[in-house]
Amino acid sequence: MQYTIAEENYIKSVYHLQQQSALVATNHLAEALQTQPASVTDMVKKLTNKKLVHYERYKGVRLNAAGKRLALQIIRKHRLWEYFLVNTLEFGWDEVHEVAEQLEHVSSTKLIEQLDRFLGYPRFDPHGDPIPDKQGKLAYQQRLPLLDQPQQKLLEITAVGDESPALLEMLAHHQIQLGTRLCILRSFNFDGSIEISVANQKPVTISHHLAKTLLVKLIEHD
Amino acid sequence: MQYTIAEENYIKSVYHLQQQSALVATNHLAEALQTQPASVTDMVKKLTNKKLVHYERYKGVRLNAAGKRLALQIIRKHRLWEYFLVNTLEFGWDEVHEVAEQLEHVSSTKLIEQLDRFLGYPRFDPHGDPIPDKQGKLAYQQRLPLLDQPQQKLLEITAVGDESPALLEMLAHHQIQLGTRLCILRSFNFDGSIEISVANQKPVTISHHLAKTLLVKLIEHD
DNA sequence: AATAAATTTTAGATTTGTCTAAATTTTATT
DNA sequence: AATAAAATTTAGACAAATCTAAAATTTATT
Repeated sequence: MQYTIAEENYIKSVYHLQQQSALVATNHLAEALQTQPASVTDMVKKLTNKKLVHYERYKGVRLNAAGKRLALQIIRKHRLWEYFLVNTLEFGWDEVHEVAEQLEHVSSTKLIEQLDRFLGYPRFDPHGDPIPDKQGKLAYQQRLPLLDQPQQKLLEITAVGDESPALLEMLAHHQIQLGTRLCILRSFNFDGSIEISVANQKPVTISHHLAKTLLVKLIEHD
Repeated sequence: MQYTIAEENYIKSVYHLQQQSALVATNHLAEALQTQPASVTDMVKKLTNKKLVHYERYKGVRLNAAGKRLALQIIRKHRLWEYFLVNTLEFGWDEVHEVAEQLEHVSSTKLIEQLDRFLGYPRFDPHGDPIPDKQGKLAYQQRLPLLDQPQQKLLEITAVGDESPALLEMLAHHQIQLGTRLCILRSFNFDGSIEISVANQKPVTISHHLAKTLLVKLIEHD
């Protein structure tokens, strides 16, 4: 069976909203999809008939196994295309989302498998989000806010908390990318900023806001 | 302004059918788009309101300048994606059409320009059809049926008349591709087959049908 | 030129996804 | 526990793209 673009977008939104609350509220979906609550109710009923979600009137909606499988397929396509746009077509981070939103609805198993192969089976997209594999499996890696990490430990940037051009500009300025290693030297109580050393270079100070947006993993020392 | 997928498909079909007859009949469009004549009449009226076609009741439809521009943009996208699928993702010829039909409707100027650049600004798609450039200009090259060509002249395959897996298999067998050079040695009246020498190798005989399907240009001898 | 055949259009319906406004149910507040 | 507020659903409508059946127009044939 094939699903419409609208249906795919609903399934994807339910998946994302489910990460925060097991049951997704009609208003939350409407907000995420930029539509009216009444439209959400209608569509949720259709998705129920198609056996993709479990739904109880006035309670909320959640994906069933088939819905989860579909959501992961769509997310796989979205993130593979984002990786392609950034790494092959040299898009900036901040330019990929809208285009990937369209590409994710192109339906061809061979297309996605060949794209995956061409890209070298990447496991994380340009924002550090995991790319589901063919079976829907997600690679795991820590994504802890840099802000909360201990000093003097070796850390590596694994993901970023938003996709704005402003953040991209900021990171380019500090020469920080996914995979960049750094360590926290000290933190300042005055404004919550922290001093870090990027790739063992001379120390720089970054704002509380930036340190909250960058996500890292702890690297074991040898 | 943005157009719907249905609108784009109509514009593309009108463009192709116009190559054969200046005015496109409702029934021809319906046939090409696998839909009912009544649906065509409805849509043609919409396209008239949107100032993409010129239309007279009971007479037929043709693209105006804006329609032609749009058609060439869509065809550009279609053929660039076909080139990508074959040359980058290693699709077979015969597998690309359906996927390109979907990809051609993805709307992003940057996407197409970067794709074009990545592919090295190809001027012909995998079937030998010209890829319109950014301005909608088409490169020209001869596409004469191999069947009708004089003997002993150096010829080069420029295009193929269909996209079937059967033809692809046939060409692989004879080691013929776009760009392959050959020359006609003689022709047989019995069944209309011809004897050719591919890339100066030992002669082979090909059927009338195949010789009609392959399109060539004449190479000037030095 | 009259009539039959083919083509095309119109009229009215259907499906998908959306909307607004009103009604219902749940949750929060006094 | 009663009532107000918030959330959700229902009812009825609309636009896009399609359909079938009937009417109109053009083209072909006798």
